[in-house]
Amino acid sequence: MDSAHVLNPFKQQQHNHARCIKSALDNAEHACHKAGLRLTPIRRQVLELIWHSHAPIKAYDILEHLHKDNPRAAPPTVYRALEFLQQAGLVHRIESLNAFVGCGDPSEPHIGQFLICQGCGAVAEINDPNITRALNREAQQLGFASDQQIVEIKGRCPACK
Amino acid sequence: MDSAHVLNPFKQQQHNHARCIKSALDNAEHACHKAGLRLTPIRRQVLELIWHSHAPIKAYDILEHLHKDNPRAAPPTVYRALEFLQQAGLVHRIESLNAFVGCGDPSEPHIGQFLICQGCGAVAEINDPNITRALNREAQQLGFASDQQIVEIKGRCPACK
DNA sequence: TAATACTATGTTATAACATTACATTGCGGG
DNA sequence: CCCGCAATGTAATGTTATAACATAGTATTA
Repeated sequence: MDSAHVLNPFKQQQHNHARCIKSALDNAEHACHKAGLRLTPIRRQVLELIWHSHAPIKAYDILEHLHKDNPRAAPPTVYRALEFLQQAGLVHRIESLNAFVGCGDPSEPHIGQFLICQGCGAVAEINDPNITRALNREAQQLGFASDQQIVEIKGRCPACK
Repeated sequence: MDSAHVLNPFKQQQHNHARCIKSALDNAEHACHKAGLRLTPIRRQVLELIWHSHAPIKAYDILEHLHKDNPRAAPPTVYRALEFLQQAGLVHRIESLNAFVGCGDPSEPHIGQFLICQGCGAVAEINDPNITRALNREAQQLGFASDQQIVEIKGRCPACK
């Protein structure tokens, strides 16, 4: 039995977040280069803003921050960058929050399950093949061909309990 | 090992839908009466509109239909009714669609998993305690206290495959 | 029954989230 | 250099959801 892969666990409050950001951006550069995708300045900036915290950020909050450097930014600027980043596997959309969070493992497209803390807002991403399989099996038993899974669990992270 | 409870399976295209609606409304009357909740005319109408099909319906579509009988209806009219119906367990919100679907089993609050057909739009609701437990266990292993689970699977139903 | 407290609905306005459509810019290959 | 395409700019609008306050209806009880 496979064990769950924790892509992006809850962090200690005082972890070195600058390192998180740097690492995420480095990974992104690498992944895009490998896939022949262009991580343009806007896209990079949006990704950096998303990684500014481990809590999901909303599109219009990104826009507001983006404005500081780029007064011309408008909603499509942000939504286009987000679409690119999602397709590149660098960012996930949290459906139940209309918000976006950085992906801990862009190395290959994957199905993520998310734990959303209602205290601090942080999100942890896990990837448990058992869950994925159980859901696929369940669907299949009903004759349903599954394309995409959305799994979002709300509650309290260790620090907020 | 418990088996999945299929609350609201995919229907044959030509099933007797009038019966679905009637049964849902009867159940709702009963559940509300038992719980001391008031299923007012507006709430009943909204529930009826939601049951008009097995595909989720959007709030503003409900509003449009509601207008025929009730020209005074406005967005809060609909959102209030939806909030009531959700709390009563009569309706579920599908997060990934911003839309609402009737609940097959309002008898007690429950955690539902949804199969969403991208062909015809229909949604089936299942309740597999194994999945629920697996998710809770996974969360717990990370020290996460889970409150609410959102599970939505997109794909193709038997008829649309 | 009249006072009152509470729940439900009406009403206006606006906030929050997302997309369309078309113009312009910038970059890489022939 | 110039063509074609990808990316961004720009304006407008579409869609989803809530805030805030007014009014009406219902149940309780003095």
